[in-house]
Amino acid sequence: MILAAANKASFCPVGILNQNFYARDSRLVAFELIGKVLVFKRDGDVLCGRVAETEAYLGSQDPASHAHRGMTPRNCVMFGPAGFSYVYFTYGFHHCLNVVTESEGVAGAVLIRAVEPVRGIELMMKRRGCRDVRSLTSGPGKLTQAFGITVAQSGLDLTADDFHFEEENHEDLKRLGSDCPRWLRIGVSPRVGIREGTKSLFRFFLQDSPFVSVFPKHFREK
DNA sequence: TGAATGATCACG
DNA sequence: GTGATCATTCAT
Repeated sequence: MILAAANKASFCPVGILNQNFYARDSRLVAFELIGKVLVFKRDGDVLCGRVAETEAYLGSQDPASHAHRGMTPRNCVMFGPAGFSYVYFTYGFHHCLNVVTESEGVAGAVLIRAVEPVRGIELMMKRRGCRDVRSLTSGPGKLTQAFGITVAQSGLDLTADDFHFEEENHEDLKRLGSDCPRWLRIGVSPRVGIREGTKSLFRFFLQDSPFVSVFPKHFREK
């Protein structure tokens, strides 16, 4: 299933995405986050990546969600107000970055699974111990390692100047040598890395992008 | 395909 | 407290 979406702003006119953007259905937020730019500033370093892959997670009705069995100490941020970060540690190795969605009291989040490195690539390479740009941030654990994001960044306001998502600026991207399509081709597929809830098409990704994590074989085109 | 590695949560 | 289970990554 392939959908096309206008690259121009449809909800937030310009700049940093605000709480109203996130306080909606997780699937809609996950879809619209594709193509937006993740910005994380710390210690004078500015890291940017264009979102290439997301997954939506719901509440009690979603067996794959951390919030499936109600509120716990770990997932309580998912029940809070939208537009805050939810970072968790998993498999003893990796951190995963989420954005809280839905209205306050309703659990929901969008997992950021992959971005296209846009700015701060040298620092990302240093942290990842890897020179291949395509491997820097093409996975939820990879991108948090490249950006230096850990559970210390959980529960933060994602409308802040130093940690947010924003509309992509075509002129900035062009100056940095990144591709700037007028239209985004967005693919939809089941979520990956989960045991249940695999029938739901809650994964969204930039079609034809070399910066996505994986491409489910049964959904591969051609 | 499996190993690495540690937090979390449902048990009782 | 205990043990199964991970919204993963990398090397084999």
